[in-house]
Amino acid sequence: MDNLFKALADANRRKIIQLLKKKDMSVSDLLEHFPFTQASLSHHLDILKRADLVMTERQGQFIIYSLNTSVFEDVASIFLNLFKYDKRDK
Amino acid sequence: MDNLFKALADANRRKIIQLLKKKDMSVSDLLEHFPFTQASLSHHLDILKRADLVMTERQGQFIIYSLNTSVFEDVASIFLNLFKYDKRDK
DNA sequence: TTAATATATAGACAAATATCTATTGATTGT
DNA sequence: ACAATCAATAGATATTTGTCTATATATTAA
Repeated sequence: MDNLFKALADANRRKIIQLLKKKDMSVSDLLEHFPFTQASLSHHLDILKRADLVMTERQGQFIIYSLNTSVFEDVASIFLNLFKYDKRDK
Repeated sequence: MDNLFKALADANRRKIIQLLKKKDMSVSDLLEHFPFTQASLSHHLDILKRADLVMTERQGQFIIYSLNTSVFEDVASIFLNLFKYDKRDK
């Protein structure tokens, strides 16, 4: 839960999510979209993975990252709940 | 946008939001729910305010904090959009 | 006007985070 | 088996963040 929000707190990681929404990608594919090093990207991917936002699958030399869609549904409901708000009394 | 996610990255600030969902509160009211100092709370409130998540209104000596409900609707849609995901192809 | 209360701000400090370089581990192709 | 490529890890460093104490500002009450 805390992992989730921390993971989303970084703009680069949110961009990774946007990229993975379009298609699954390897680390080197993703790297082309960022100015930092492969080690840094690996670190960001690790954080997304610990938050359960992404999954990995090896394909030969490559590790293919994809969104963890089942968790995405949970995430959507977490946010909806956080921001659900009845303008009662006031 | 970045302010929003950064604001939500801290568990104490998320708790402040939950408290304000129940009722509007002054700083000293809120302070009773946390172990840290008034200065620290003020800092968290400032971050929530910069993220446009809360509003303030003075009532005598007190500053009453409340959720910025109009922005909350935007926030909900931001999250829905971020996590909207059609399991196309795959 | 002075004292008390409520909140914000300034400045210091420690912990967490993002980044880098260098290296390691895993897989493939020759 | 060896070299090349892809990704993860280790360790160092700089920046950001959360917290504190001390102080300033605003309002109310006496």
